[in-house]
Amino acid sequence: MSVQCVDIKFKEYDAELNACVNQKSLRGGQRVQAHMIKTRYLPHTYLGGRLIVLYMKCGCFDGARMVFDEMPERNVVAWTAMISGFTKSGYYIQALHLFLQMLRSGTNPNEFTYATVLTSCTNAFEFECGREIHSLIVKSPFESHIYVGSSLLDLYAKSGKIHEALVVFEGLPERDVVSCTAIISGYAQLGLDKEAVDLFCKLLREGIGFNYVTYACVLTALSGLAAFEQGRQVHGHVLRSQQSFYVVLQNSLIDMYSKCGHLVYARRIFDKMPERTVISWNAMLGGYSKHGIGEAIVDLYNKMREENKINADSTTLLTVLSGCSHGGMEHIGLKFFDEVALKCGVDLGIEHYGCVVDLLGRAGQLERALQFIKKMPFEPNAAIWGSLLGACRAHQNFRVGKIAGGHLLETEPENAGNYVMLCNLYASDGRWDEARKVRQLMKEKAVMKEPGKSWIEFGQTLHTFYAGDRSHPSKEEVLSKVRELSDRIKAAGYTPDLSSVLHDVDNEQKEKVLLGHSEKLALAFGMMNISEAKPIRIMKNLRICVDCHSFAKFVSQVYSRELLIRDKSRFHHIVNGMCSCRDYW
DNA sequence: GTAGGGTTAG
Repeated sequence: MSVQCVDIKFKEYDAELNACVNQKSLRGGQRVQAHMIKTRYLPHTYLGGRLIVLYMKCGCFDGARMVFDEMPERNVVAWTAMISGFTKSGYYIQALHLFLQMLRSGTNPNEFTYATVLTSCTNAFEFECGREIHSLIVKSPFESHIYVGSSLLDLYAKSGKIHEALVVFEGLPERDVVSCTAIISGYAQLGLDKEAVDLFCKLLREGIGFNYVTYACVLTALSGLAAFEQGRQVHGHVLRSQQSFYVVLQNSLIDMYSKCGHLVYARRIFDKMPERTVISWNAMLGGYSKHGIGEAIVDLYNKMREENKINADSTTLLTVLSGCSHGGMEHIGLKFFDEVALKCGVDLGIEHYGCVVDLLGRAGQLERALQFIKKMPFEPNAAIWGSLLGACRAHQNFRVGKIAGGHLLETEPENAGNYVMLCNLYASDGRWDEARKVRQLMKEKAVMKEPGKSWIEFGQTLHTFYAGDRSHPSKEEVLSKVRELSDRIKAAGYTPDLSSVLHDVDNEQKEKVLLGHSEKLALAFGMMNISEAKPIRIMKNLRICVDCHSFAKFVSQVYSRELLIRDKSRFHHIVNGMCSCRDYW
């Protein structure tokens, strides 16, 4: 056979295989492969690479492996196609093993290999391995390659090393939409929402053209901040720039509006969606759950079942369960667990069982909750014991409370909040000796809790207050407004709940500490600045304390103001002295 | 030929 003949055949095979890859036609590819074998056309390294891509794309790992094993010589493309195939299908560890074999075989990785293998490290949480690969990359010229760099900065960001991610980002000779999105997403995923939004704004001013992934990331960050005005502006950008993958963006928008306390906007988007994914349903259900609107959750879940297009996943089940709990529908939630969640074939995690403990706790069935914990197929964690202890305090059950508290302090001895909860349980029954012992234990073992922080949107800006704050420009006016509110609501029956104060000081000092709580500062600021016709919307990083909750209820009643307070786990919608949480959170 | 970033829950 002449050289020319081989060339013509090669071109034909190449074109046919290329078409098969584009159409994802495994059968077509296998026909070409069979023909190549029949005509004894020696498998060319190049065509072998194409076949591997095709097999991998169709999820046929054995086929890809066979081609790979039978190749007379394996070049970097063949290795990379194999590694990439495993990575794209979620088999990260296999991808990493193959990469090691590649190094041992003496084949040098290229920028394609490094980009994909770093993704595998990130997704497999093999951050140390990623760091070692980074040191290999440093010796090659690929560190400043934009694909390798994006993958590398993503690895650092996802392992919590945002500073190192930033060093990689700033070392890139050029920036594009993916590298910029990776760093924004890095901030957002670490909860550094403000930093994510600031960087987004800066890059936007620099003229980077963003796409749907970037907008989804920044909307997540804005959800965290509950920055409604900015969220609305981003929504405008999204509409004007006619982004593709609009479902993903609509999902993010539903979440953003829900978490900003604007459920009506969220539902409007949901209702108009031409197509929905399970995330769309979960986001909308999550909105109702956080707002404690139990009936809406059940209605929406039923609608999802009736449409019969999308199956519930483990998040759906979790959201419905926690929604029933937040929405005061304990019995419906428990029935849902037994009749739906356990039977629908979806794998349940410890969080689902945690919701059941919460539901039983709210229903006052504490002995039953304890038995449930003993029988569940998971080792109980701090969240489970904490939930039970909280319920014991609300229902004044000391027997179960003591058991839950003991386990809680064993599981999570560093969390000061746990000691406070147990201490309060003892104090509410006048068991001062036991309360004092717990307090002593806390001094020895617990670390300082995260400082309380509340914020409120006014004039397109987020105004942030910390507990005992001295940093806000109008701190004096705000503090004197808090005192004014306190005096006025005391006349209507409010008494400060001094048990919420950790410090060992006299009652007068305790009251002073309470008046400095961040949510009271934010509330006073809202009362000073937000027009009476509008509800006051406040965000808090921790759970709202008992005293601030009661304070807010009295303010809503005495001043006829509608308040919407979002704490770490839910919304408290307070109108005329009543809260949507029914005083259980 | 082979490559990088994403949305819900906890």
